[in-house]
Amino acid sequence: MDYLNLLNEPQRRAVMHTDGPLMIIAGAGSGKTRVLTYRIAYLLEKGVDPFNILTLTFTNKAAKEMRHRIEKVVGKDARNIWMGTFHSVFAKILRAEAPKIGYPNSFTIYDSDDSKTLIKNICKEMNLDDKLYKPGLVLGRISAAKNKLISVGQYRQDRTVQADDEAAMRPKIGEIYHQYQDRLKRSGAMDFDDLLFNTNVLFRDHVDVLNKYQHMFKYVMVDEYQDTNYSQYLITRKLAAKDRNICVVGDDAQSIYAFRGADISNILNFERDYPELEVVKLEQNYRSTQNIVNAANSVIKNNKEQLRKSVFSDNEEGNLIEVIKANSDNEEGKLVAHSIFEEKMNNHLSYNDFAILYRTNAQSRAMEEALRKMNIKYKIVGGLSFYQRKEIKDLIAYLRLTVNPNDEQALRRVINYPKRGIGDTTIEKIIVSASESNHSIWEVTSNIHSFGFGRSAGAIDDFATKIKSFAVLAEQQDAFEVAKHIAKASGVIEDLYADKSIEGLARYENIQELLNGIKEYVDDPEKEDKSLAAFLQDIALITDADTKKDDDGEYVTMMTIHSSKGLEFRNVYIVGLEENLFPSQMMIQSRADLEEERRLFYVAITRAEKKLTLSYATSRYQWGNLRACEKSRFLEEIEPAFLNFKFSDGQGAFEKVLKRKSPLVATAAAPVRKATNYTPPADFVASDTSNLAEGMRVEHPKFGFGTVAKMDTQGNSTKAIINFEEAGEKTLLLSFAKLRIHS
DNA sequence: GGGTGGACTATTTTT
DNA sequence: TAGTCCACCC
Repeated sequence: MDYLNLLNEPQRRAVMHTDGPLMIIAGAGSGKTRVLTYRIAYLLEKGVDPFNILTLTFTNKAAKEMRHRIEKVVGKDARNIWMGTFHSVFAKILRAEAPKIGYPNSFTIYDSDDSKTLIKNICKEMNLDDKLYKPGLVLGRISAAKNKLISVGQYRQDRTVQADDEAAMRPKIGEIYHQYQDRLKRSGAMDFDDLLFNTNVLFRDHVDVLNKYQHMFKYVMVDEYQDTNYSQYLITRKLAAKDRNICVVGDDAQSIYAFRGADISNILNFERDYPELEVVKLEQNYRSTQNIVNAANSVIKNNKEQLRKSVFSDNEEGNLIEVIKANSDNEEGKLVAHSIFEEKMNNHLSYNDFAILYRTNAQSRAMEEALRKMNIKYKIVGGLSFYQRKEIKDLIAYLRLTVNPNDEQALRRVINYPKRGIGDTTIEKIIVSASESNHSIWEVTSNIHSFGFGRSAGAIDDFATKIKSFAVLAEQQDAFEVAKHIAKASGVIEDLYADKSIEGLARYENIQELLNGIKEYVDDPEKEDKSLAAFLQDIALITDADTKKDDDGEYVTMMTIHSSKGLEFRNVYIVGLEENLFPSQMMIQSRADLEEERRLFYVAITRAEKKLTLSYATSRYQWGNLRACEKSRFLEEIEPAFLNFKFSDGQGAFEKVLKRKSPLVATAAAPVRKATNYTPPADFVASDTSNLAEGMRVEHPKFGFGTVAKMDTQGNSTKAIINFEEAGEKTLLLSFAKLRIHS
C-alpha cells in the first residue's frame, strides 16, 4: 500500500473512504484520476471482487485512460471492472435485457445523424415546414425531454411544454416525438438518449433486474458528476440504493454540458439524497504553474453560482500568460504557428507538448493552413470522425441491416446504393405500406410481392434476398469474414473502385481501412464475442476517432475546448478570444449561459501546465465575408498582472502600443507593412553567439532584425537584451535563442 | 428513375 | 466558402 504515501491528506481520505456515500469536489489538475485509480486499487486490496465495481465516465477516452492506469497498479484484475461511459455500460446491459422492454437483443443504436435524418423524413411526411422544424432543433427538444425522463405521453400532456413549443411556433413537436419514437421502435433502434431512458424504464418496471444489478455493482463510482443529466442521476441513485457505496467526483467549475441537459443540481440533490455523505475537497493543483492557476481563478470568480473552493498551486510561478493580437484569422494562425515553432526550438520541446484549443470546429482551418505552411505536423481531434464518412456509413449500413433488417435508416441508405433502380417514391411506398399494414419495413421488403409493387418489385426482392444471405453468413462467421463478403457482394467495393478520382481513391482506401479495423477487432484476444453484432455495438458509441496508441511521431494537437476536457499539455494556445465567438453569440443571452461559457474558458486555461498563450484577431472570415471582431470580455477578466501582451514593449499602455505597432488597425487606407510580418528566410542558420556583444546587428527567426542593447551574464546563463526594429525590446537567453549575427 | 447545375443556407459544444 | 437541396431535364 505504498501508494498511500504518494497522496496528500484529502486525497488519502478519499481513497480510504470506501463504504458509504462520498463526494469528491476535485479542482482542475488536483489528481482526480489518481485518486479514483488508487481508490479502486484500495478496494481490490481489501478483497472486493472487481466484478462488483462499476465506474462510469463521461468519455471513452477517460474510461480507457483509467483502465490503463489501474492496470498499471493492480494488473490483470483491472480488466474485470465494469468501466465505461454511461452510454456504453448501459447499452451492454440493455443488450442483455432488451426483450423485457420490447426491443430485440440485436437492437441498433442510432447516432445523431441517423436521428436527424429520421426526423427530417417524419417532418416531410407530416408536411411541416423544414425551415421551422429544423431536424437539429427538434432533436434537441426531444433529447432534452428524454434526459428529463419525459415520455411521449407526458410530453403531449404537459401544459408548460406545449406552451413553450407553441410560443416557439412549433406546436407539432409533440407529434413528431410520438412518430419518432414509434419509428425507432419499429426499426428496433434506440438513439443515444434512449439508452439511458430505457435503462430507467427497465429498472423501474423490472425490480428483479434492478436487484440483480444492485447486487452486482456493490461499489459505484461516477466521474465528471457535474456533467450528468437527470436520467443518469436517477440510474446511479437506483443502482446505489441498496449498498449506498457510491462515490461521485466532480467540479462545478468545469460543468460545460448544461446545453446537453447536464444539471449541476445533481450535486445538490446528492447531498439531499445521502445525509450521511462525506465530502472531500481536492484543492491543490499539481498540473499548472501558479500564474496559470491564479489567472484561471481570476476568471472563474466572475461566476456567481459556484461552490466554495479555492484552488491553489505550489508549483513554480512560471511564465506570464501571453496574449497575441492579430489582424485577421489567417494572421492569427501564422502568429500561433510561429510561436509554437519558436517555443519548441527555444525550450527543446516536442510538438506533442503543444495544443491549440478553439471554441468551434470551423476555426481549425486557419490554424491548419498556417501549420502546414511551416511544416509543423498536427492532428485534429474530433471533427468529422472516420465513422461519419459517407462510404464508411454506407458499408456500415449494410452491416447494420444484416444484423437488424428492420433498421429503417440503414435500409434507406443502401436499398438503392449501389444503384439498382429503386427510387425515392418506391422507398416512401414501402414505408407507407409498412405503417398502414402495421408490419415492419423488413416484413414489407422481404415479402414485396404480396404488397403489390409493380415494376420495382423484382429489384426489391433481389435486394432482400441479398440481405438474407448476409444474415445467414453472419450466423456462422466472424465479423471480419462477414464484412469482407458484404463489401464485395453488396457492390460497394466495385462502385468505389470504378471511381478513379483522388477522392474516389481515398474512399476506396477508407473502406479498406474499415475492414482492417474489423480485422483488428476480431484478432483482439480481449474481445470475447467476435460476431458482427458485437462489433457494431462496439463502434456505435465511439465518436471521436479514439486515438490510436502513440502513433506516428510528433504533432501539435488541435481540438475544441469541449473535447480537451480531462487532457493536459505543456503549452496551450487558446485562439479566437473574440466577442461573439468566445463567448459565443448564441450563449450570451442569459446569465446562466454566459457562466457556462466562462466555465468553458476556465477549462481551457487549466489544460496548460507551463505556458498559456491566448490570441484573438480583429477581423475574421465568417461564412464568406470579412467581419470586424472585438476582443473577448474574458480577456479583461484575467487580472492584468498575469498577462504579457505580446505587442507591448513593456513601456506604455497596451492600446497605445497597439496603435504604434500595428498600423493596419488604424485605417484601411494605409496598408503598411505589418509589424509581425517578418518570416525567416529559408536559409536561416543560427550563428555562434559566444562572442555576441553590445551594438551588434542580429537577425532572429521570429522577431526579425535588431541591435544588441545590453549583455547580462549571471552565473553560467547569459541574456541579451535586443532592440528589434519591429518587435521591440526582447530579452533572450543565449543558450536557447537562435540568432544570426550580421555585423 | 437518374443526373446536373444553380440557389440557398449555415457554423456551438458531444455521448 | 462549402455543402446540401431542389427543380428541371433526359
